[in-house]
Amino acid sequence: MNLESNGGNEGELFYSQIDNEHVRVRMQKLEALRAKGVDPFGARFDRTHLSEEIVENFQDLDGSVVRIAGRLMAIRGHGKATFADILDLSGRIQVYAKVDSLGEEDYELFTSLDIGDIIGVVGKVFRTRRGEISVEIDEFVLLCKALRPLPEKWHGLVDVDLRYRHRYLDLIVNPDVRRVFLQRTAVLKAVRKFLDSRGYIEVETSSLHSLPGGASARPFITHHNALDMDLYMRIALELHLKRLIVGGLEKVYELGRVYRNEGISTKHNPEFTMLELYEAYADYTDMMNLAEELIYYVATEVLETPVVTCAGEEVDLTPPWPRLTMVDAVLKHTGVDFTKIETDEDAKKAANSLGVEIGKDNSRGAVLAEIYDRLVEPELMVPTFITDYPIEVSPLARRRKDDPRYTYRFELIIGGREMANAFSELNDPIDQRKRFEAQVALRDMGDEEAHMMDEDFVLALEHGMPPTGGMGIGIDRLVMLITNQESIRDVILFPTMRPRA
RNA sequence: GGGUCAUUAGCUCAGGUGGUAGAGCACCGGACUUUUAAUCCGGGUGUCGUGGGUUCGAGUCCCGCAUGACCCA
Repeated sequence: MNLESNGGNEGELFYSQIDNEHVRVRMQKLEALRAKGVDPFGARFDRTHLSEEIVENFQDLDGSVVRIAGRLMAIRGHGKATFADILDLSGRIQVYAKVDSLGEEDYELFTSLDIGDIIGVVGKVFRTRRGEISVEIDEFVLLCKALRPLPEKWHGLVDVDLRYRHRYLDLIVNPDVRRVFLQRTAVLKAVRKFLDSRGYIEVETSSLHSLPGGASARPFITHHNALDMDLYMRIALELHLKRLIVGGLEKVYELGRVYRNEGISTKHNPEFTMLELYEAYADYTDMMNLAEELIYYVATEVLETPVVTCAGEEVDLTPPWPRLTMVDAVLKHTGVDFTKIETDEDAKKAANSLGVEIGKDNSRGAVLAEIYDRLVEPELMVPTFITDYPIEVSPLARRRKDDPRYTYRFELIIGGREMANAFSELNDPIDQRKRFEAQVALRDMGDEEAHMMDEDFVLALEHGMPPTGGMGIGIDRLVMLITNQESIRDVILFPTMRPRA
């Protein structure tokens, strides 16, 4: 803790480990500062303003003294006067150091500072000859000496590998990255505000599950030592939230991290954030209306416009959005009419004629969903609700009364990406048990993503769950849409990476 | 899992056909009291991702490995 008491020894240790000239030079500067009695790692500093506040309120602040702090991003020396840029949370502001106002000793100290150092400044607000709002330094204090240089000032940090591994550097030098993550926070805030104002209760359920469920995905397995049992990281929030509906909480939501042991791509990270919400006495049409209003609200709240840019195209999120059944969507995009296909065999023939490969489940419904996934979904740019999913791929959704091959379910597609998944929840425990059994049969055939039997969940349903509408929204994909990012890694602060050799 | 490409200074990038490793920014020394990608003068700071191989000689050619990007499954 006390840096100065054993600084000498540590210094020697560092020197032997450091072969980089930049670090060596800065270590020497650090020792020189200590020798002069300057603490290179200063203590707290009272700020009066953020840089942005000074720029915005220049009329009122002109000539007055302010206290600001931040990281040195650029230094422009001119002999006996020096300009520097300081970056704080709100942005950059220029500071101006003059030997006349600082004195020889402090001015020399200031010019010896490096880009990347963090300082506190006390000074007067003024505007330069060139019109730049600046702070003329009366006093300054070194709050943290940086031992390594920042990436280049003009190009910033470009290498995506370095950007993700050293996100702090990315945030310092790439203003757009900072914008994206501040907007991500704004999205979460807007979602909560919207749902809270409508009487939804935010809850937190467990993320260590003895049985993974609520989605088709392979789980991560972990181990509890005291209980000597394996546990699964949750792959969805669904089954626990529905237990809360059984428990009478009626309108619940959770914004939570889920974990899926799958491949990594620009659309998939092993851990990601889901919004799931459930409302008793509602159904999937209520969820469609809610999705429209929620996403429209979030976009206008964060961007102040309902128009987002997606894959280079402008997309207007103003409701209402088109709704069409999966069968109609497949007919429209491929010409194949599933109302005329009755058997698994005919479905397979249709898939073959379209060049779509079929997975382990080759039932009529699963094939329909496969054709839709491959050929239709990527084409849906404007917000579109695809409804009436086949029962084979919807083990937790309520069966349609008018056609038991389909369910009261929809997915919302925006920009070719699945944004939400919702249905009228199955609350018949007898049917639910059968659905699980069908999933277990698929599992036995080698489908590792198929559901396991969840007796405890069926038991909950047996106590009675009101008819319920439920919806899941992928928050990362929503943030990608709002912030116009093509890769999920650009909306996750620390995406999963292999350790570097 | 398969294919293609990438990995060179702290960062951003050059390095035809194999012949002593380069630039800009950053950094170091000097000049400069309203600059802003400040400017001017001087200085190259490197395990060319890694391990083998071919060769008199490899950043460059061949093979393996690592990490990443893109496309496909």
